[in-house]
Amino acid sequence: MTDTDTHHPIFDLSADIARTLGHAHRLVLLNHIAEGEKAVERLTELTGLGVANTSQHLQHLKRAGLVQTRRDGKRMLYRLASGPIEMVLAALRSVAEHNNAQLRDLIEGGTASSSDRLEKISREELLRRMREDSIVLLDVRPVDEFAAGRLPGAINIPVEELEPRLAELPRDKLVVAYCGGARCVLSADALAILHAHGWVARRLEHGFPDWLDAGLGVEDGHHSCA
Amino acid sequence: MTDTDTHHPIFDLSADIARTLGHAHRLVLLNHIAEGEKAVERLTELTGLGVANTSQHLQHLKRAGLVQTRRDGKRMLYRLASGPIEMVLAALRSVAEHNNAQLRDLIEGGTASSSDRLEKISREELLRRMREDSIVLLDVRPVDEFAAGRLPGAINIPVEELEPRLAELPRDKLVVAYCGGARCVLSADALAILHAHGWVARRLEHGFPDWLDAGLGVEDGHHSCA
DNA sequence: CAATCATTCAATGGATTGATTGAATGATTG
DNA sequence: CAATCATTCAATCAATCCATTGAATGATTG
Repeated sequence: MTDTDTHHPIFDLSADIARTLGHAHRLVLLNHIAEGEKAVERLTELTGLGVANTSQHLQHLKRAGLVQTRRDGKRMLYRLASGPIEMVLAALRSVAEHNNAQLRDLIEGGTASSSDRLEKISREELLRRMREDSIVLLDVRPVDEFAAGRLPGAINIPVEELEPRLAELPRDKLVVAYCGGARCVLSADALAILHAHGWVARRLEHGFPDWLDAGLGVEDGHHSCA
Repeated sequence: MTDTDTHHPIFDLSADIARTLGHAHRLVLLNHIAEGEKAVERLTELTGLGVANTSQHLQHLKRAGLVQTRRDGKRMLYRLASGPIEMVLAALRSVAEHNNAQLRDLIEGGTASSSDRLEKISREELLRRMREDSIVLLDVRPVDEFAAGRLPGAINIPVEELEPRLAELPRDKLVVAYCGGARCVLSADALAILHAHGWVARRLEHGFPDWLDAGLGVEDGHHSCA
């Protein structure tokens, strides 16, 4: 029995793809690209990586067939390849969140249920509770994005400033965090911080862009609100 | 701006998981485990890997939270962890198939449409065409599994014997291959062989176990049929 | 066409990974 | 409790991966 297993090429292909996804920088890049076609330079800004390094990771993604490129003048634009790639990203993330939640439950001994901790809130519920004024809406995006447009009544604390500024948030209301979109992790991050300090918090299911798409009102840069 | 990007732990977690999936052996192991709890020894038989090697890969999977273990006497049984893991596997595979199909289209210049090449056939269509006798049903599982139960009228050629035994298949009918379940790749593999030699072939969408679940008839070990 | 900008290539060194070997552990059997 | 079986651990070497550097390419501008 020399060849108990002549194993199937689909596994090698899948493994290639998984290995390509197996590096945080590439995942970050992919997630940025998934939000829209972007040039290399822009991606270096967004990630803080070196140019050559970014380029190499991008080419790795390209070899694996996860992104495609197109030239625009001297820029090279990267976009997501067609196909079920976003599904993989979403699935990966949900496994990671799931495992992470389980881990924390084990450590903390379950002061709150794990489902509670990760729970999302739908637009409908958000609207209802906004009318009731029973929530605080927290925009955790960077200041400039907040200035460009925000959900009505939201207050802005970028996630990296959240911990020191927790005092600005009321303890007697549900905090609903949101950020740049379904793929944005800022709000998930914010939730972790909030929960760690005893706040009751959830995150908006679909983020800011989807709110726009749904044709619901926003505040623009001229109102001042926070 | 020293820290353009303090990047989010979820990406590291996801990358860990992806890296764990980034090896064909581990994917093969996971897929076997996904079909049911299995001991290490059984997995070594199924994969043809060394024992220590298998064990290490399994522990890698365990560290990543993708599988869980339980002891049964002197055996250690591995099972899939709870959560959306099967989603990731499915998504990964579908991306791999997608990319692979595109690749072949580019190479072969599209002698047949890619969708045709990968196309699955539903139970409904299968039943209809079985009544018409316009198809050949091909069971590509190992002989022993075939002996334990099969779809009515199926003939059995294990996939590793398929190429030399192609003459047994009629050229004037659609060949419908099936194997052990939605996750089983044998039939996809068979399709590749068949297509490469000019057969017209598809694979059954859901495999043998789902056929059982659907309450449709089977032949058991006592009938002889091929 | 020289200068510049955006991106890629090539080469280096340090770190991680994977297969193999042989020994160690844990559970069962007589 | 000695023997056996299933699994894991530890150590090794080769192969691969990643960040960095500096040079090369390709497209645009004056």
